[in-house]
Amino acid sequence: MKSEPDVFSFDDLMSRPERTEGWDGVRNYQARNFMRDDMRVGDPVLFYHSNTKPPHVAGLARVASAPRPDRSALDPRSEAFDEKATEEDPRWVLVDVQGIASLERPVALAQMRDNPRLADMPLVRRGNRLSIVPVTDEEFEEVLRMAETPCPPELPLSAGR
DNA sequence: GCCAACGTTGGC
DNA sequence: GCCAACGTTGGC
Repeated sequence: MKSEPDVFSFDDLMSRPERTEGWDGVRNYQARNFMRDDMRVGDPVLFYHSNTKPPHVAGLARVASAPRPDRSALDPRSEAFDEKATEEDPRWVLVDVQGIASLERPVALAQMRDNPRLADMPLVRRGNRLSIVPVTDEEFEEVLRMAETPCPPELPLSAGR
C-alpha cells in the first residue's frame, strides 16, 4: 500500500492509537476492489513511500479490519469528497491498517527493480500508478530478506492469502 | 521540472 | 461505443 510520506508516513501510522488508521481516500476502482474483494484481516502489508527520494518500502503492517465505507467521500470539506457518494451507497471503501514494525533497512524501488525475483511485482512495473497492488508470499519474504528484517510473528505468511 | 503512463470525462 | 482531451500519479 502506497503513501506519500509528506502526507502520511509509516511513522505517522506507528504513532496512531493502536498503530491503526483507516486507509481512506482511495479513489481508484481497481485499488478499491483490492481492499473490498481480496483483503482479509491479518493479511501482511508492505507500507511503501511514494513520491520521495528514493521511493522505498518503509515498514510492515497488517490488514486490521474488513472493508467498510470510506466516509471521507461524503465530506464536502475532504479532498477525497465524491459528490456521487451517498449514505446509502458511499461508493468507496477502506480497510484499517495496523503498523507492525519498520524495516531494518528500507528497500528502495531501484533495489527491487534490480532483483529478478521481484520482476513480476506490479509495484516495479513501469508506469504502474495503482496505490494498492498485490504481493505474493514469496515476494514479501524476498523484500524482508533485502530489508534484513525477520518476519514478525504477527504476520503469518503461509496462513491466509 | 519533465514526461510517460494511465484513468476519467464527455462530445459525437 | 469510440476516442480525443484532459487530469493525475509518480519515477527520474
